[in-house]
Amino acid sequence: MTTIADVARRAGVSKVTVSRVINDAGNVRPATRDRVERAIQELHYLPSVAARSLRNKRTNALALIVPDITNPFWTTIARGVEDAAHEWGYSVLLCNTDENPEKQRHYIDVVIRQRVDGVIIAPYSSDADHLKRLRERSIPTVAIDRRIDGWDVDTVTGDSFSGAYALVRHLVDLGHRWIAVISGPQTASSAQDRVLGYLYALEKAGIKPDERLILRGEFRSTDGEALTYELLDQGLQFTAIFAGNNAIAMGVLTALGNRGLHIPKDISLVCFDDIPYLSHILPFLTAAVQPAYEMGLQAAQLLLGRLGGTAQDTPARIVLPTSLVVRYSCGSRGQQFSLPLFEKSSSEDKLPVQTLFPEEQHYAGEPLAGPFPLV
Amino acid sequence: MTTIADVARRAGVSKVTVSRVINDAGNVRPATRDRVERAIQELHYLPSVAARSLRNKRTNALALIVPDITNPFWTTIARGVEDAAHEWGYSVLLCNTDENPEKQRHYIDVVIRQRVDGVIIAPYSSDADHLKRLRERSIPTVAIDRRIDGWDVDTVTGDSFSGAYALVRHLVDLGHRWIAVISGPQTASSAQDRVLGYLYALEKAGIKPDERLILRGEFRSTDGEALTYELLDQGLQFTAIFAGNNAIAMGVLTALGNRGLHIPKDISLVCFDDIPYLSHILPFLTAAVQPAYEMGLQAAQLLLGRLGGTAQDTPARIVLPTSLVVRYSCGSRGQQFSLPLFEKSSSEDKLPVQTLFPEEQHYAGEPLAGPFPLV
DNA sequence: ATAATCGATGAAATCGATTTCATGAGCCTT
DNA sequence: AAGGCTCATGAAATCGATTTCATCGATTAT
Repeated sequence: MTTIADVARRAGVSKVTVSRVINDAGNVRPATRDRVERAIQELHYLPSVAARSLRNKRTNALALIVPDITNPFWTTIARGVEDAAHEWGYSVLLCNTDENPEKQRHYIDVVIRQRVDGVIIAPYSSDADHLKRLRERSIPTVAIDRRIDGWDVDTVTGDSFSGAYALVRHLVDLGHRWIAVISGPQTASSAQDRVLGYLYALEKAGIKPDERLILRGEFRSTDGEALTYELLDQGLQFTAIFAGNNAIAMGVLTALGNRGLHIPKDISLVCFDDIPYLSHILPFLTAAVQPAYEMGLQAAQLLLGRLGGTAQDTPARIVLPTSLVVRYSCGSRGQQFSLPLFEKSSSEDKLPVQTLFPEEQHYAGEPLAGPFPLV
Repeated sequence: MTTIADVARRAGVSKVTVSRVINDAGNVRPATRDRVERAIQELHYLPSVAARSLRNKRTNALALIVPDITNPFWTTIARGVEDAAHEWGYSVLLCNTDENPEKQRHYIDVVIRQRVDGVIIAPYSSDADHLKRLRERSIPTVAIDRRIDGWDVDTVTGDSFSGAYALVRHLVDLGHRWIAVISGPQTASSAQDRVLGYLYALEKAGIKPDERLILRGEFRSTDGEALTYELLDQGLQFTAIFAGNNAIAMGVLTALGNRGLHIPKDISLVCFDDIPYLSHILPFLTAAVQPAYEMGLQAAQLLLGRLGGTAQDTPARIVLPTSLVVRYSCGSRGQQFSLPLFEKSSSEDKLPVQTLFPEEQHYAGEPLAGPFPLV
C-alpha cells in the first residue's frame, strides 16, 4: 500500500508538502502542487484514515445503532442518515441490535473503539447502563425514535402520542368500544407514548380502559402473533386491535388468519408505521405514518451540526408530525374485501428449481452465451 | 479518552505489558495480569482500532457494497453478511451505490482509505474501471449476485439462468406465446442471465423471440414503470411480463394499474426475488426466489476464509439454487382476484395528524404521564 | 541599505497501539 | 559453581499521517 512517503519521494518533496496539498492547506507553490498531484495520480495514492484520525482525533465517521435493519422503517431512517452524512463527508457505521441489550452493549463498545465522532441511537432501553458509557466519554449522541430518560441529549422522534391518538380516535369514531393494543416494550418511549395516546383517546371518548386489553411485547412480528393468540384465548371482548408498529401488525395478521378471523369483517386493525412495498400494491392497512427518511436526515444534521460546533445551545427535541392514512382495514371506506384473502392451505407452492447447466455455472467468462439468439 | 499509557501508569507496568494482557499474549505473571485488568476496568479502557490497525495493517473490517439497501433483497443479504462477520469479530462498512457508477467509484475510494481487510461487492458494471483499483491493491474481494468479467474472484450468485428459465417455462406451460421481459442493465450479469434463461425457455418451446419484447433498464421501480408504458404504447402483442427483479415488478404493477389493466385477467406477471412483508400478506406474485440470507452468509464466509488464509486455492464460484414460488399472478391457481384491487383514485386518504401537546412534547422527562389512568 | 515581513519548505515530534530486542531473575543441568 | 534456559518485563522503533517550529530566500517598509 503506497504511503505519503512514497508520494513525497516521487515528487521530490517532503511529506509535509504532500500533506499540505492533500488538505489544501495553502502555502504551496503551484509548480510544486502540480508535481505532488501528478505523483498522487501516478501512484493511485489514497491516505489512510487510520493514520490520519490517530493524529487528528477525528474519524469523520458516525455510528447508527438501530434495532432491526430488516424493517423498512429503519432502512428508510438509515437512508436519511446516510444521505446527510455523505453530504458532509462522513461515513456511517451501521449497527444492528435486534432489540437485544447484549448486542447493544457490544456495539457501544465497538463504537467507542472505533472512536466515531458521533452516535445516532434508537436505544433499546432508555436507562440502560451501557448508554452511560457514551455519556462518560461525552461522545456527541442523538437519540432517534426513542427518548433517553435522564440524559438530556438531542432527540428526534415521530409524534407517537398524537399518532396513536388519531388512530384510536378513528376507531372510536367508527363505533369501536373494545379496542386492544399490542405495543412494544415499556423501556422504549415510543411504545409508551403509543399506549398513552391510546389511553387519552379512550378517555376523551369516555371509555374506561381495560387493563387486560393492553399488551406489550417486543417490536417483532413473532411477538405480535403470540400476543394476539393470547388475546383471543382469554375470551376477551374486543372489536379492534391497535398494533404498536408494522412488524407487530404483520404478526397480528398472521394470527388472525390462522384463527380464521377476517379483517375488517370480524376485527378491525390499525398500526403504526407504513410498509412501503406492501401498501403500494395493497393499500389495506390503516396506519399512522412517521416521516422516517426525514427523521434520519434531521438526526444526522443535528449531530453534524454539533460536531461542526455551530450549535452550542441546549439539546434539541425534535418531534416530527405523523399522518393518518385511512385505508381499508377498519372497513371505514367500504369493505372491498377481507384479509386474509386466501385459504391458508392453498396459498403457496414452493418448487425447487433444477439447475440447468451445473458445470457451466462454475465457469468464468460467458459459458451461456453460445446457443441463444439475440444476445 | 484514556489510552494504553494511562492504564500502564495506573497498573504500575509498561505499555507493553498492558498490550500483552489485552491480546492474551502470554508471558504475564497472574498477579500482574490482575493488576492490569483491574486498571482496565477502572478506567473503562477500550483500545483504539485506529492505532491498532495502523500498526497491525489489519482493520478487522469488511465492506459490503450494494446497489440499494432499501430493497429487501439487499437488506437480507446484508443481514447474512453481518451475522457471519460478527461471528468472526469483524465489523461491516455498509455502502449504498444506488446503481450509480459515480457513487460506486466514491465508495471504492472510501473502502481503500479505510483499508478494510476485504470487500463484498455487487458491482454496478463488471468491467468498470474503478474495480481495477481493488485488484491493483490485491484487496480480497468477493462478488455477490453479479459476476465480474475478466477478474477471477470468488463469486456468490443465485442461479438466475435456471430461475428465469423456470419462470418463463411456467408461463409457456400456461399457454403464453408473447412474453415480454423487463430486465436490469446489461452490465449486470444477473440481468444478462435472466434474459438468457428467458431466451432458452422460448427456444425450448419453439417460440421465436421478438427483440421488441426484450427491454432493459435499471433495477428500479421507476424504470419498470417507464418501460411498461413503452411496451404498451408501442402496441405490441404480449400476454405476460417477466420482471427482472422485485423493484421492476412493482413498477410494472403501477403502470398496468394506471392503464386500467388487471393481473392476471389482462396480463400475467412473474418476477425475480421475493418481497418479504408483501408476499406474506398477499401471496400474489409468482416469483423465482433466491436464498438471499444464505448468499450473504456464504459470501462473508468465503471472504473471511481467504483472510484467515485457510483457503489458498482457486477462486470459488458458488451458485445457489432458486425456488419457483407459484402464486396467483398468472392465474394458474384460479383467479381469486385481479390486481390492482382498488380503483386508483379512491385508494388512500392521507390526513395530517394534529400535534396534541406541542409544548409538552419538547420537554424532557415524562410530561405525558399525568392525566391518564393505568400507566 | 537595513530591518521586518512573508511565503515556501522541511525536520522532528506526535497520535496510540504493537513488535523487536535487551535485560535480569530464577531454575536446571552437568 | 558456571553456563544455559525460560520467563517476565520494559525501552525503543514503528505504522502513516498531521502539527509545530525553524530556516531561508525574496519582497516590502523605513
